[in-house]
Amino acid sequence: MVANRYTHIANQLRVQIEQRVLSADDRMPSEADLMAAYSASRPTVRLAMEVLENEGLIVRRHGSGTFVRQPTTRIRYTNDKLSPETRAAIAPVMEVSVTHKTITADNKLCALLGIPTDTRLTEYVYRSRHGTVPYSLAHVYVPAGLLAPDESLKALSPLGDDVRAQLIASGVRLAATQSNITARLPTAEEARLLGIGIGTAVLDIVRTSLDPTGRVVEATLLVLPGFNAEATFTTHSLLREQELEATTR
Amino acid sequence: MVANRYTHIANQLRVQIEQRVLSADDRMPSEADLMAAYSASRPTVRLAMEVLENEGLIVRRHGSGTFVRQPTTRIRYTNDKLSPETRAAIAPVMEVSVTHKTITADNKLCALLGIPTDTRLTEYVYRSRHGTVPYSLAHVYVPAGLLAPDESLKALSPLGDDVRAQLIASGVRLAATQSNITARLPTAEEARLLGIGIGTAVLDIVRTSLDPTGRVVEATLLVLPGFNAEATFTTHSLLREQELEATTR
DNA sequence: GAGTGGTCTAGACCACGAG
DNA sequence: TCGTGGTCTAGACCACTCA
Repeated sequence: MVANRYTHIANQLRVQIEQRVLSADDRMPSEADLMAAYSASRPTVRLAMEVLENEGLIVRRHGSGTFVRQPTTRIRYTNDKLSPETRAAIAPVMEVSVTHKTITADNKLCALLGIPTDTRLTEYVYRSRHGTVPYSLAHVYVPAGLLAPDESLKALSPLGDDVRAQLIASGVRLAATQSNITARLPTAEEARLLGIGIGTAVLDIVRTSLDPTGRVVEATLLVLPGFNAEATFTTHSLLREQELEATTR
Repeated sequence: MVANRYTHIANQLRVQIEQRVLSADDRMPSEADLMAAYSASRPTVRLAMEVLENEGLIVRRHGSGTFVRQPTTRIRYTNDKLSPETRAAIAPVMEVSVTHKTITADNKLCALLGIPTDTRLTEYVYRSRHGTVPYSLAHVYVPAGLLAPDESLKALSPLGDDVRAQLIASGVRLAATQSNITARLPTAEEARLLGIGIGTAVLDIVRTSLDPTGRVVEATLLVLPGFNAEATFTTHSLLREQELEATTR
């Protein structure tokens, strides 16, 4: 019926999770249990678990076991920032930690920001959790001197949007924002920080903000679990825009 | 030095590919060869190959061997369509095939298009190749009757953009376009059609076009290999826009 | 038919986490 | 200390491709 043995096992376990036979934070049967239950070898059982891990249904913790993943609000990134709906939904349970330090730009950052090598930058690292579940990872870079770094540590936007807000408050004018989006697998470090497997697809968003002279005043690198994030952009045909508004009121 | 054995093997092979010790379309050593060369077991060697496959560096063909993947132009999706630069770059070598048929909308499509169940739709399937390498996969849906289906078969935009162009030519007015972007792993079918592994991240883009009354007149489902695609969106602060243009001239 | 990759089995040792 | 998942080995059978 099904091509692969491990797909068959994954399908059966998925049904149990979706039908709440196994509930959030429940412990899954151990790999040894599953080997016995399905008369399968360990690599086969582990392949099945990888499938579910990559769908965001389970979390595997070395040494303690495998657990049903707590569902969290899907992150929606809209028009270059966290959508207000997502922000409102996660506000009560979200925990955000921010650290910052001054670094020297490497080649990758220089190309991204359009700056000379060895330029000093302030790097902010945002990590957020929805309850106990890691949620998002953001690195924000601002040329040193544009912003007094201490002010932002009380900030709470999980995607680093408040750095932009502070820039504006500091008198920096933003003219354009560009978001570049790709899909890839996480690095080992990212997988660890986000609590996902190394085979789980992530949404990679690089956002740069330009001032009126075309200079990059802020760059943000976002990494979000693919099963829990989406980016949405809406473009209006300007000539038709008022017409649309008129008819939808 | 390196955490995993298979990561070590993958790193060494990657260097050989990047330094052109192994060139495009060259055959990689067989798994048996690699087992001997690295004194590793087959699962370990295969894990290393999966890493490279998921990075888009190699293609594995059951029965014939593993080959260095021919590099292709990176697909850039900008402001709800294929970027003109990408289109120009791929035009000389691109092959696009289109098929169409009339279908009955399932639940997923009904929700996407905001239409009643059992509505008739015209489905266009676009497949493109860059030379012999599969490049993109697009499904375009238009409510039956909006467009005479035969006209579009000569069309050649790999992402189905020409269906929209034909809608406009037919007198349908487009007011707004929304693109929804996620990262995920491909289905087995998608992996086969795109010539990628089942563990390769793909960029999933769902685009809907609305007419001035808010009705969905077209929906496109795009699936692109993550290692070869990116989506870019630029937003301008309208008040600053003329200022930006003035300073960049 | 020979060689390739796709899948599965059986068993081992290790690293980690919790009692 | 014990059970867990992480990694690796050795070997088998199968399906596919191509000469």
